[in-house]
Amino acid sequence: MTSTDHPFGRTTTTLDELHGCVDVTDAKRVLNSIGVAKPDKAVEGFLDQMPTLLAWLDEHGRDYPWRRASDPWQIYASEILLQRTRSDAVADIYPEFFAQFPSARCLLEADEEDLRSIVHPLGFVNHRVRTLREAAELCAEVQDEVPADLEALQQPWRVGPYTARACLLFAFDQPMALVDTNTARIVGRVFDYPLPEQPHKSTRVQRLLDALAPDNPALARAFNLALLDLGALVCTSENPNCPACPLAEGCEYAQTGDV
DNA sequence: TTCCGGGTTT
DNA sequence: AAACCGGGAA
Repeated sequence: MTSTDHPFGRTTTTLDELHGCVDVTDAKRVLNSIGVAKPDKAVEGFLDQMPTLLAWLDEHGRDYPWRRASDPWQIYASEILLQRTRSDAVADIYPEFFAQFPSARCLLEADEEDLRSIVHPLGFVNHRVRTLREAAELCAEVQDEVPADLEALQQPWRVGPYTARACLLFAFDQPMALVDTNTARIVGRVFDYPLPEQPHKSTRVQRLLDALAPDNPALARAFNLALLDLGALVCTSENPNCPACPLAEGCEYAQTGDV
């Protein structure tokens, strides 16, 4: 639980420590296989910037309530709410949602219309209600426990790789990388990596980020949150604010001005 | 692999 | 009106 005492995990580290918990070799291999120029220099440069990235999180990271949650069900449910939706919209309904449905059992016993109306502002209402209720049934069958295992989570719980991994990372302190449009866009720009149409389904992007994510629970938490927030606040899809970016020094996009 | 789902924000 | 967003289904 120590890594969740601070919502951002651990935001201080050293280059030495990072070299011991980042799979530099595999990251270079992935970049090499896709034809990125100077993969060695690119990965070392990224590693050099990682302490700065984590320090940036400490100063600018967003303090959302789900980042302070420790209950696995609440973390799982939050991730369902966050799928394809802006975080601020989730923050708006978060207090009411968990006042009404603090546990899987409460959600099951609640009136479905209440659930629908609370989730309504987020969109994807049918999908979210179905997912939450079916997962809540599974959860209630086993004393409100959420499985701490990727395979056990994905198909049965009606979530994909992103949400399953987010549960393991944020609820069970298992170090791993999250691939969404934000994290993919960042590595795409930093490494001048030509992203596929649906980056979140690319095994190569997943492998690259997995290699780069520190193999340490508190650092992995900070690493992922830093990329998520950087993608939302600085490295935005439109008009990125490169001068304010902690990764700019080692970033192809920031250096060349465009991709 | 492609297609679609659904609100809100811009 | 168009952009924004993961995952299941076609």
